Parts: sequence; C-alpha cells; structure tokens
Amino acid sequence: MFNKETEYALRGLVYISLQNIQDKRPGTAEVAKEIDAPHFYTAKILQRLVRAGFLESIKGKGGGFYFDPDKPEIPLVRLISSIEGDRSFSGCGFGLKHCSESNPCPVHEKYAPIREAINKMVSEETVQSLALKVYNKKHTPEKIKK
Amino acid sequence: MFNKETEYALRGLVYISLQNIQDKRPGTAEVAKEIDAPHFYTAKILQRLVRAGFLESIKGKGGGFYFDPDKPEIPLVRLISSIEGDRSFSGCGFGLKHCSESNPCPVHEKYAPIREAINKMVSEETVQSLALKVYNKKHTPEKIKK
DNA sequence: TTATTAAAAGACCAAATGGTCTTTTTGTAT
DNA sequence: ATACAAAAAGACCATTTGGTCTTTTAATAA
Repeated sequence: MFNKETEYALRGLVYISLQNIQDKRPGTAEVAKEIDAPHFYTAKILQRLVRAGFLESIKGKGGGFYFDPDKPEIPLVRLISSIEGDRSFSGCGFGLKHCSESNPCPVHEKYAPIREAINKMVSEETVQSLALKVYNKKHTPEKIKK
Repeated sequence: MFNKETEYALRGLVYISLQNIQDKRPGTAEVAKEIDAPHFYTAKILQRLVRAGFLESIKGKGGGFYFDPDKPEIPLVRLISSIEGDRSFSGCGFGLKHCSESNPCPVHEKYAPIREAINKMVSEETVQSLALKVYNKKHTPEKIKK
C-alpha cells in the first residue's frame, strides 16, 4: 500500500512512541531490529523525520529518539503525506482521464466512499494513538480481553 | 494509488474496449494520445498485455488492438495483479510487524472493511464493464441523464 | 510482388526508490 | 579533560520503475 520508506517511518515512530510511554528512548539499532528494517536505512529515515520536526533526538551516551510531549500528536495523514505526497489520498483512485467530481470516470462513484473511509482513518489515527493501542493490548490481562 | 504502468494499462484497455464497441481497432499512437500517456511506453505496455493474453493485436495496414469476444471479461483485479502483484489487495494496509487476523495490528480492524470494499470493487468491475459505462454515458441524451 | 503500414522485440537511458557505509559532530558519563 | 557512545551528514551503490528509440517482423492493400 505504501512505499518502504513510509512503512518503516510509520512502524518506527509507533515503536518509539511505545517505548516513550515506558520512559525509554530507543536508538537506531534497536528500532531497526524491532521493526524488522535495515539498520542504516532506518537511521537515515529517522534523521529525516527529526529534521522534519516530527521527532526529537539526543546524541551521545544514553541518547536516542523521543517525542516532544508538548507537540501535538501526529496524524498518520501528516506523516504519510510528508513522505510520499498525497497521491494515496487525493485524485481519482483509478486515474482515468479527465476524472473529477463534475465529470466522474466510471469507477468514481464506487471509489469515492472508499477513499473517504481511508481519509477519515488516517486523519483520526495518530502515531501516538496507535502506540497506545499496542500498549493497552500488551498490558491487558488475558481474562479481560474481549 | 497504482503505479504508472498499471494506470496506463487500465486506461488503455478501457479505451480499446470502448473503440471495439464501435467496431474500431485503435493502434498504439491513437491509444497513447487518447489516454494521455507516452507513445512508446504505451506501445510497450500493450505488447506485454498481448503476450500475457489479455488482448489481441493485428499487424500491418489496418492493424491495431482488440479484445477477443470469446474470452471472458477481464476483472480489474486480474489486470492489476498481473502487473504489480497483489500487494494492493492483500496483507495489512499499514504493514505493521507480525500483523495477521489472529494477531492484528492496531489499524487492522479499521482497515479490514476498507480493503474488503476495494477487493469487491476490483473483482466485480471489468475492463469491459467500465468501457460500457463510458459508452452509455456518452450516448445518453442530456435530458435523460439523472 | 512490392510498398507501405503497424505491431514486436529489444537495446538503451533516466529518475526514483531502497539501501550501505564511512566520517563527523555532539552529547554524556567518568 | 577525556573516552566513549550515539546521532548527523553525506558519499556511494543497487534495484526498480518509467521512458525512448531503432530495428525487425508480419500483414495488407495496391
């Protein structure tokens, strides 16, 4: 669905957020290993995310990556768009020529609600909300699980 | 949403089908121009589609591309999968690690119905059904349009 | 049967994406 | 102050994707 960079960024940030909840700041090697991505490539991607302002980092001993709790949460759509543009969310899903709301292509009507659902989801969910879901799931005793 | 090759293939085949309805067999130059794609690249893609058995062609004067009416219609999913695999349709939309039905990642539940809707659409719609929609739309007098 | 037309084949090139590695900088702990 | 640890920077490489162009093959019309 998304390209590799986006996928690694998404998984990496969720993992970092999850660690932050437990007062830890993972480094590049740990993140890469945990999200099953190439180490150096992961490092490069995390650097880009820091430069882009999504994430903070500390160098040197005990360093690593973390989210500034004073910054707002990061909706998935912001993250994804910043990496691969909005081609996944806007425009006609099937790219037929001259497709628009006023002159829709044959699949437009059928695809519109799907695209809307996707947009809703990536706007509502954030890196942090996903991390929290993972955290809660991990820390819910088996007997309580629905 | 899809890559260029898939997009051009999709648009090209729909255009060819639409011309076939009107007993015409367009050539590479015409198809490329009409779907707004690079000429030689379009030619290469159409060749591949012929080799893959989706489409027939005739060389020489009066030649061009056409669909064998004896073959079954082509569901979009078949076309798309043959070009870029099923990565668009299967697997977790967000590629989080270890995501499966039994151990779903945090976005899995939300994404499942979306993926299902996409699958339904690309299974039901065919190149020919899209062409027919375009054809009917074109040949419906304004006053009758809903 | 020849000229012409159009697809097939395939060599080639360009850009984007994915990935590796070394060096430099900066922070921390001792 | 110094050693060490870890991110930052950036050069470099590989693969995939997107695209161009020339030559060959095959069909048709004259």
